[in-house]
Amino acid sequence: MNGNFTPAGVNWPLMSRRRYRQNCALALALDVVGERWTLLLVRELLTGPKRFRDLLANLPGIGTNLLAARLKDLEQAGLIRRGTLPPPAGSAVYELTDTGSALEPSVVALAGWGARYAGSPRKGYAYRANWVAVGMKFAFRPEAARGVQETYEYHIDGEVFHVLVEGGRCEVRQAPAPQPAFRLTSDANTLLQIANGAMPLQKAIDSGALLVEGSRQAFARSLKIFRLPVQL
Amino acid sequence: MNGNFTPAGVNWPLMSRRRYRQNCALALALDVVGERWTLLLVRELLTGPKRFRDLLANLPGIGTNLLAARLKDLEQAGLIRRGTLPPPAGSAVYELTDTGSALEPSVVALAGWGARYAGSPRKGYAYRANWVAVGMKFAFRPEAARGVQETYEYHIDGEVFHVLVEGGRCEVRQAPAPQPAFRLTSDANTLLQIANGAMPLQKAIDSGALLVEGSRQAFARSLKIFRLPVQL
DNA sequence: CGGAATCCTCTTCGATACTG
DNA sequence: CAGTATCGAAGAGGATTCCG
Repeated sequence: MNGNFTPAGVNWPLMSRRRYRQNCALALALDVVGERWTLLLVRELLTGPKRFRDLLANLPGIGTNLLAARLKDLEQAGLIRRGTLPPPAGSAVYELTDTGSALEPSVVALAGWGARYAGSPRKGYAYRANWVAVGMKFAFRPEAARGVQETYEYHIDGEVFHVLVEGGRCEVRQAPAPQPAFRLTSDANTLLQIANGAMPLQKAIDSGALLVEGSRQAFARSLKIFRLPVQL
Repeated sequence: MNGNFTPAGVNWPLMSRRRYRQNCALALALDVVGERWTLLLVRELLTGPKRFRDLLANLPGIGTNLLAARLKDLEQAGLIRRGTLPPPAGSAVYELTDTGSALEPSVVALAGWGARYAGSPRKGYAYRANWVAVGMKFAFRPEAARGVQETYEYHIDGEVFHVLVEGGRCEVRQAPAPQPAFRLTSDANTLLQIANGAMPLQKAIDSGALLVEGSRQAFARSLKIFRLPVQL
């Protein structure tokens, strides 16, 4: 049934997107980021610029056409921009603009609410180390981070990200850190069990399921800065 | 014909509902509330229990079948429950459970982000006084509400809601207040213009577009408690 | 009044194939 | 590698009808 001639609405260019048509801040927000995959796409970009194929790999099931469409829409809406990674990489990437980054509190709040469903990892559900980042943002306690300025590096299932704590804020990037105060190595399952309180941290360390290299003091600090298990 | 939501891990046969299938708190949250209309439905219930027809009236365009389906899904997911209003009303209503109410921070955060698009009211877009409620939650400043315990009543375009400030928190209900400190009467357009700074408050009062009855002191307090215009 | 059910059309999604 | 093109399937939207 393609190639259909629009009966009456031909004059509306690109206005075929569904909108709520409500003068309400929430509805207007959802008009922009309420479609399927959009907020997950923002989640990916919250940990730094990403290439098309990286996004595709971290959004299993999206399909190339839909990803391309979302990227185009978000670019037009001013939430993301196309950029180029500094040499020697030089890859074409997508990154959040200020407007897009401003979605972080919303994403973190939603993830905080959804944490109640993340208690036990579901079979057949995908997992990426990157996705812990949003959880760490939620677990972050600014008052415990006063005066702390250091970087922690995490290796989960072979993927790497780091957290920069500085000035009472924290940033998460999907990349190795220059000089991390410690390096934590573990796997998704162990981490989830610790996060929801199903396994004591010490037990994971004793069994070798979780390894910490570097400053033990910094690691102890990090446990105060990121509250575990996550409170709902 | 709607698939039921199963909180415990369940294999994927017969799943008619789309899910992201990601072990990520954000994705799991969106599996529950990410579908079209769902968060707007939660928004409606955040100001108190509502009947089917009230919801239908405040969600123009949803259609009875879709509203019924969403209500059923949310009830099974444990976000809402069917209730009965106390006598003499006795109507069958829907209300949020604790799990559903826990979405408030997420809804408020998203509305706060969407406020940047609400600057100028759009022609042809619907408006309900009720929708100001979410905005007021965002504009609420707890530190300015310390020690204040009073109720404000707002009449917008003939609709009524009130705000209860107490213990450093605020609640918004779509109902008249017992003994409001003041009663504000205005229309949607005037309010939007004031909220985004397009019109000074005093000018609206002078022109009669905005009427305040009752305690002027309480009104002055309320302006400190709810920051206007909304900062992004 | 508060839905549930049906029918039909349109849009969006998801998967795969294809191209610069 | 970064997307387009295509097409079947699922979801959304609107109207209407029926029921208790």
